[in-house]
Amino acid sequence: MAHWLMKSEPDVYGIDHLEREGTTLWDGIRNYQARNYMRTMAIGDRAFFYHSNAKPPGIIGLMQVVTTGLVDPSQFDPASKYFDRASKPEAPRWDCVRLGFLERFDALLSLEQLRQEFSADDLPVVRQGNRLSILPVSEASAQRLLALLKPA
DNA sequence: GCCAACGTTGGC
DNA sequence: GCCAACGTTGGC
Repeated sequence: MAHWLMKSEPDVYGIDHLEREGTTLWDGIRNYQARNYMRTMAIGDRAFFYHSNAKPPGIIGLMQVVTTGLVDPSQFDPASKYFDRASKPEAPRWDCVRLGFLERFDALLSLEQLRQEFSADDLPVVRQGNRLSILPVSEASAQRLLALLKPA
């Protein structure tokens, strides 16, 4: 079971939305590297929910991969901001996964705290200017994160 | 294939 | 609003 970090803006889709809905299609990914990471996800993988463009930004919850290898429907929807006219139904360019809510942590682990605890090598999200919305988290870093988020 | 221009993400 | 980082596009 691998661990990931996935960003979303709470004003657009935050942990509150996911807790209410139970599961969600993680659509709208339009970056090849992020897409390729999604393609390597397996059912049961866990993902830290990171609130980006928030005050403050940081990790707020935990999710589980429920379904993999789904075609992202928004690429074919002209009304969607994620519409991609170059993508054809017979050869979809973008795909996505379905994620399920696991838990919301008692306190947000802020980016500032993450920078105190981790180097950019251990947790790339702390690197200045990191724009990738999906990042792998090493097993060692995942365990340290869980220890910080769920003190005994 | 190179590179300049441009666009997007996201912290501050 | 500014800026760092970096991906994408298009001319050549």
